[in-house]
Amino acid sequence: MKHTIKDVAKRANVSIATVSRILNEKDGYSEDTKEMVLRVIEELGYHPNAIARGLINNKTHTVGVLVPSLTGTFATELLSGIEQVTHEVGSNVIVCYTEFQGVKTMKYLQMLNEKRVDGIIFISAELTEEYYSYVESMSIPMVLLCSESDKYQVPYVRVNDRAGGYTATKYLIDNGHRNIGLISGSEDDVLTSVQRAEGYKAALIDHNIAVNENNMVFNDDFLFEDGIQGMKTLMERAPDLTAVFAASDELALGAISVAYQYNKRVPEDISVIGYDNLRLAEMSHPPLTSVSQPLNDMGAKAAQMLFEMQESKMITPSCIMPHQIIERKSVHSLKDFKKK
Amino acid sequence: MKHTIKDVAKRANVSIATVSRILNEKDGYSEDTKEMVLRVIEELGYHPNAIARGLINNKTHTVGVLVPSLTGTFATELLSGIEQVTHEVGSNVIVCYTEFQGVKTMKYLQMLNEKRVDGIIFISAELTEEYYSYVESMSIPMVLLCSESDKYQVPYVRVNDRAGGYTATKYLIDNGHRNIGLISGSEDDVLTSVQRAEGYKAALIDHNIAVNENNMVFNDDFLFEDGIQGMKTLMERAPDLTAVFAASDELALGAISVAYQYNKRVPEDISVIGYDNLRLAEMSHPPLTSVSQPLNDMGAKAAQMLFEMQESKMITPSCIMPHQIIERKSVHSLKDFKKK
DNA sequence: TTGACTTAGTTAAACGTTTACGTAAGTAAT
DNA sequence: ATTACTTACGTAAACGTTTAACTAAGTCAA
Repeated sequence: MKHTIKDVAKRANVSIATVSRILNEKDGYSEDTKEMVLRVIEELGYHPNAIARGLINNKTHTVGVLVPSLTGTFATELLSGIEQVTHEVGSNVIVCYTEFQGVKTMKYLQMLNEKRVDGIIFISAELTEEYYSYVESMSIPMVLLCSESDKYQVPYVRVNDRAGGYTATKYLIDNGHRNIGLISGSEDDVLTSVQRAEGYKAALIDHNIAVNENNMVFNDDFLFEDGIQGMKTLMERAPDLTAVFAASDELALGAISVAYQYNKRVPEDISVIGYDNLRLAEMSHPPLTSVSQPLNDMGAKAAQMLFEMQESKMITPSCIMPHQIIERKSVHSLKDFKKK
Repeated sequence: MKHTIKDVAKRANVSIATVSRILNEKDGYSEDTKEMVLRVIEELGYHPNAIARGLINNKTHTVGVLVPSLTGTFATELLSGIEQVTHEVGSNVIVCYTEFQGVKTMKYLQMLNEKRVDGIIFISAELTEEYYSYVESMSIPMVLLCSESDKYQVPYVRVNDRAGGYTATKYLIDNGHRNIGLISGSEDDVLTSVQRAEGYKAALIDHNIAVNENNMVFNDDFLFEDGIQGMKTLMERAPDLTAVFAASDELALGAISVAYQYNKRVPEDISVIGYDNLRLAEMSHPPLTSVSQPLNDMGAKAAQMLFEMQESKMITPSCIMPHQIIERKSVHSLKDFKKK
């Protein structure tokens, strides 16, 4: 039931070379034979074997994406952006859930190597020496998504998290808040969590507000549970906060839920701004004001860069995507009219 | 920099056949040569070319997963279940976001065909004649996930949505509610939306509550926006409801948000139960009581079945996964003590 | 009429594996 | 000493393509 190029050739009374050329739109055949061959292909329902093609062309039209365990929407949006442009150029994506584990990551890299993927996208993970040199030895392009590396010359696409943190905090300040808390992810996560915190501090300083360590809390991760923990300690340590910048939407929702527990109304008693603008931001109560990362576009961009590098064999410049505040109902203005 | 089996053979002073046999753990070589070859492999950093292997073995260790555009968490959980067991058996998954489009789906099927994947998982989509016969002609196993087909003998894994709807509704009844609304997805979605509604009706009838069409609303989809729409019309048509069964968590959150708009407290004035038990259920305010589908397990099961079928060449029995109510805070009991 | 080009093909090697088959050396039994 | 088996390999075909190199026929100009 499965036909090969030979079957087509035999049935059309030509050589397999001719069939191949027709398939690949090279020249060396008449209109007539082309039509004939095409008809036979149609009749047989023949589809070329991508494996055989891959073997000889050294190109598999497949890219690998390494995804650590991210919260649902986040990963899906990035992935669907990647998948979309990958599909447009006629390739496919192999997903690998690394769960932040180094061993798993290396195992996946090996599989991707054996499968001879044309490129690799690393999502949101630190590029270790081990990973880098392995991919380097595969000599295929890679790009980092929601991450970056200063050690290695690997192009990345992300938003400027420091700037994002700054914008979020400034937004709160512009709304009249001066007593602003911070809930962020891990203090070890220099790439993201710490960056956002830096932006927070910078905004305070630029507006002559003292940075108070008591108002800042770091957690294990960016998750809801962390938000709960974080907000609890914040409520103890700094009960007179009027606003908090949560470095992820999940953190923000966690914070809001403990605010309720402490009988504080959001946003009347305490304002909360999130980060990521995931789908759940609009579904929360109150709807969450959040710093939006264009995740879908970022995924798409990363894929584009990958294919660009395949073409050009050169390193594509990195890309900082714009962020944006999506105003909803979780921030209360302490002024009659906003500044600016 | 990229070595082949020939390089290994040459360097170890054996034939490629021997290397191959060692790699595949067949016999026909001495302990000594094995050690030698293994050492050379290590030295060269050789990894077998899966493409070449695929060509001759007619097995690619790759499965395709067709995902319609599902809300983030839903898709991610299924996918990660699938990916996990796929990885365990040494295969990879190619994801295809079909966005519910027939043309795109067919295009993907062709790509998967050309890439000679070993199996296909269809998520949550109706299996049309076209899809079915195409995959049939590829003669590889397929399984349906969160879906089923009565036309074709294709194994599936899903929960019994009718039963799920029944359980949810019964839960409300057991909590003393008799005036219960329904917000579901599309009326055309016979596989899921309608099933849950049927379960709802059955539970009412079994408890001697009249089914009232006014208390039921169908929407375009299972999304937040649909929940808002649905709840609005429900509030108009049936203002004296004390509880509503929303056929998805997003619908439930939409419903809750309009409840707030109408100044109804949840759950004191109106109880809401959701379906899916996505991550956002625990993060909502109030935390959402929901019918849980073991999505991760379902994905894993589907993948297991796929590999089982590859082995056995037979059709594996379908699998109905258990559902379960996860009690949180969005349902209020109207009785002093619960029945049962 | 010849030579130079062009057109429309064919043949066969190559891609990197696996594996059926062949074989030479060693061992065991008679 | 011969036969029969076993062990430890090597040889070469095969998987389904692409493509470089070749060829035969036709066209055109001088």
